[in-house]
Amino acid sequence: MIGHFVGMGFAEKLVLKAIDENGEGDPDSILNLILTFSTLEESPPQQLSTNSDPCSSGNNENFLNDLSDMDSWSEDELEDRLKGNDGYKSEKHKMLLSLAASGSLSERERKLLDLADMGYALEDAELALERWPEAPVDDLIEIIGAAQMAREEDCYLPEDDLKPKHILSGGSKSKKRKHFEMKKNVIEETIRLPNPMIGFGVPSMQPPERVHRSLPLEARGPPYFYYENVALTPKGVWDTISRFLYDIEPEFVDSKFFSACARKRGYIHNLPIENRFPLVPLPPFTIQQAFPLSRRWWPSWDPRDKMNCIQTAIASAKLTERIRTALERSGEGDPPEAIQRYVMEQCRKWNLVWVGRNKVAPLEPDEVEMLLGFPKNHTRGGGISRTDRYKSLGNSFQVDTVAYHLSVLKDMFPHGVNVLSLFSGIGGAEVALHRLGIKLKNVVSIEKSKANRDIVRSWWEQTNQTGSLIDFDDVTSFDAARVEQIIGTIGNFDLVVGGSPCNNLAGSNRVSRDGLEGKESSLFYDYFRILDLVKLYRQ
DNA sequence: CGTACGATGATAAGAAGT
DNA sequence: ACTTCTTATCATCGTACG
Repeated sequence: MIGHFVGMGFAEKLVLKAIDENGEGDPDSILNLILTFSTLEESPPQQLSTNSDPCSSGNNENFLNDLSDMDSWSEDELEDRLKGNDGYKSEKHKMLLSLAASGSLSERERKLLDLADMGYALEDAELALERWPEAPVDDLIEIIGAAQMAREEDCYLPEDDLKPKHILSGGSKSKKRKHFEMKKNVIEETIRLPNPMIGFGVPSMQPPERVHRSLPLEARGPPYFYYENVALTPKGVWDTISRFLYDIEPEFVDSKFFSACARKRGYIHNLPIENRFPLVPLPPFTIQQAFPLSRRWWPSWDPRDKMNCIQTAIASAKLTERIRTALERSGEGDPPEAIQRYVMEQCRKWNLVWVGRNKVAPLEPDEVEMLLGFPKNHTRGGGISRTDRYKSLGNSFQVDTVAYHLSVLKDMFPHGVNVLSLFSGIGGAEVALHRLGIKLKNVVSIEKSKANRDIVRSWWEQTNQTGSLIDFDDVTSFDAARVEQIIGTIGNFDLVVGGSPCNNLAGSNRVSRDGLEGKESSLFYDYFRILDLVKLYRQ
């Protein structure tokens, strides 16, 4: 087992430590431990304070607990290691050094290296450079220093009831932690969502200021990868995800810029972002275009022109009935403002459309298919229940959005692609590639639900694919041997695509919104693990 | 299949302070 | 006029139980 993990590129010391702590039983938890340790090892001190906020509860705490549990490193030893001035250097730092040796360093990389040599965290340096690309190194040092001080103050402030009097005397009753910001020059301590949420650009709007990005060498394709999850997660989740996926900045996009329904999602990928093109035909862009028949019943006081995010459950009949009777009681003409507010609140919450006088209703499954960019009846029949159709659709990609991002592959792979699709669901990525006219050579699809696998299989056969579709049901048991065997059979993967479970991250979950360490959402680590294996066994 | 079940975080607007 | 703090509004790839 030691050989197995060392073969994956981990230091033997880390492997031994992880096995020691975990026991020899479960390879997956051992891997998780190793990953935790190696993440820590690669984190200079500044990065620790950037990403692991000791004030917040949640997954980041685990990293810190692990830190304090590490009895084999004395505190001094640990401090020395993390300080970065006794020979320890991060991978990225080493990479910059080797670039410098070969004389091929850009202006930006030169500054980064200078800062790294002085012991600053590369992440902080990059953040500062991001905002002030033109700033000389001296200024950057000031910026980073100021940001660190602000953060430390922020981080180590005790809870309100323990706060020193002079802070409480400000009259602040808020339980919220004070958010320190430098005047005007804000350095974000966590990933922030763009407003408008258009990522690196959408077809229907002016592109944002910055349209170029450079990826770290170890992140560059092939293989290309595309990862997706909900944008509005508990705090720190996207920081963790990004840290595992080569520190690539997530692209947050709302599908309301592609279709008639909103869908706020974050995407991390290493695809080029130039020369994207949208799917044709373009989908309906407003509620009115998508549901022309509803126009007749749409009251003037309902201002919506986009549906909200499509979820996995729909409104009850009781609710639509309550709305109907409330409206009928108020007679002809516009209802009182209080009724309007109630109806609008429910319509937004449950994504209702007008289907008759005073009548609202949830979307039909085929309407959801259309809004999400799937062919009509994609999920229909084959033994799937109506409820399960809603569930599968609610868990899927918005095809037009994903296709826009994947469109750059068309010119790069004129002869087609081999795709590894994790958490495939009803095949959003496959449908997107197919509709883009990108030939699918072989698709390896891993999906837990049999009903979903059947849907993809049936779509595959109906669309006259020439390649082969291979499916598996469990990501956790998709191990190195299997990756090696499949690559040996069908050749390298060109694209690894998938969105890991969101149910422990999503806002609508009342019961188990446990964050990235939740039962299902922690399967993200398997996405990372398998992506790593695909790179490792690349021929 | 129907019907219960809140919490978190982003954002904007307003209030209060400088 | 500008900053900082407070309050209100809104959206949200869901789960459990019968």
